[in-house]
Amino acid sequence: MRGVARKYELKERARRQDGTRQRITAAAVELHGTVGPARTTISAVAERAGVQRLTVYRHFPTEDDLLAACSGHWQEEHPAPDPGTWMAITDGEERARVALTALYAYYEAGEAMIANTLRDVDEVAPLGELIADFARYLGAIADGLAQAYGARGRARTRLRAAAGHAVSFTTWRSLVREQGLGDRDVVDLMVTLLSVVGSGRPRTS
Amino acid sequence: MRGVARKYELKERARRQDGTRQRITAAAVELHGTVGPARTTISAVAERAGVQRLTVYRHFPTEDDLLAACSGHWQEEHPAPDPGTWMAITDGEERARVALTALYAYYEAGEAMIANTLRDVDEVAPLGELIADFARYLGAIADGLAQAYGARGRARTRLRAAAGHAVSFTTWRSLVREQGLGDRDVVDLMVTLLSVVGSGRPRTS
DNA sequence: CTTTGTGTGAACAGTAGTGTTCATTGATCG
DNA sequence: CGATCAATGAACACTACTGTTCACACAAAG
Repeated sequence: MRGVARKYELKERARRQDGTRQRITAAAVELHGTVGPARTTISAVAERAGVQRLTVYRHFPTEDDLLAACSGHWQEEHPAPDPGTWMAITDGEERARVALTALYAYYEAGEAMIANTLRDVDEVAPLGELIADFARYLGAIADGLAQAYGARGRARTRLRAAAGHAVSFTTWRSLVREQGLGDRDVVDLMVTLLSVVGSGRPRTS
Repeated sequence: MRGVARKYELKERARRQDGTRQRITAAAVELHGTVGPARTTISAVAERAGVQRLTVYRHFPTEDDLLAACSGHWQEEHPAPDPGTWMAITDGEERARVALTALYAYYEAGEAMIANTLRDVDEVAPLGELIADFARYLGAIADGLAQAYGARGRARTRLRAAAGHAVSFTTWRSLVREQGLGDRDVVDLMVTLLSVVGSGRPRTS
């Protein structure tokens, strides 16, 4: 009962804690990927993780903390493609083909999570930052694609817009899920679009 | 107190009822267009319409009834373009230009409502039917556009997919809101895409 | 002028989730 | 072995919305 504190360090214990934390994070990621971040309640996360609600609050005081952990967890197992892979390619068409193929494979693997996150972005405020990061990443890729075609002036603007469209998740999703194309077909279609716009011979009114 | 019923017809009274009904419908439409159908509560509708909650339930026993009224109300003041306008045009490129211009103007006018409805479709079950109708309408338009180019075989399949993509709301939204294009630019870009795919000279791998 | 009954306002019970407080447990560290 | 303290489980108060019941007012119809 003396106030004289013993030294006390967590060693083995820390592992269990981490284990619980992992289970909670995994449960949250799973729910985000199925019902979406907006409809993911703390209660549901706790239940799925097999812990009490308070336990979730202890590990993640605010919902932002949980979201950050989820984001990290998910991104670790779903790494986005590295632009370095294709930026070494100088031919525009080939660069676009490689980039889009890699990007679309990433979209396919992470489709549910990306779709839910985009859907709930203005319902769950902190998602905005994640989306903004993602948008910057895509923007850089689009810049890289447009650059390889070397257009100038208005043609460059159009090309950049087409490239932005080609790398967009919604574009991929629309073509695959609504139009029934395969990833390969989508790549062909988008490469076609870029090449035509990039060659400076688009139809104008 | 006798059970012998007098005849009783609503005449002047009916008007007031209709007025209230209209106010409720208008309030619901407004909320659907701002926060979206999923987050639109009966309480909020009642408050905005300046009536009691029960009044809403009286006029619209189930949420489906309210949704149906909203749908009708909105579609009356936002008529979708009539395909007849462009189906008389035989030239594929011109037909596409006219159709897409009309469609994109419709999208611009109804953007908030369409976006919210699409977003909430799997959160509010009865929206599915509306979306399905809309999808059929767009499908018919895409058929009409693809047809004018007269492609065959695989080229036809690709062309139909490109047409489907061109008429999609998400495509328009992505290009205008994310890529910063104007409606005119989007029409140009999509007409370009259709023409290239329709000419049977797309890049393939 | 009286009757009618629709539509209204208010209140109630029920569901689902949030965020916090409190005492207990039990493995770990000394 | 025994003390420690992080983590747990249970309970509480609160908010927001739903859907239903009740009595009443009041304009229209007869």
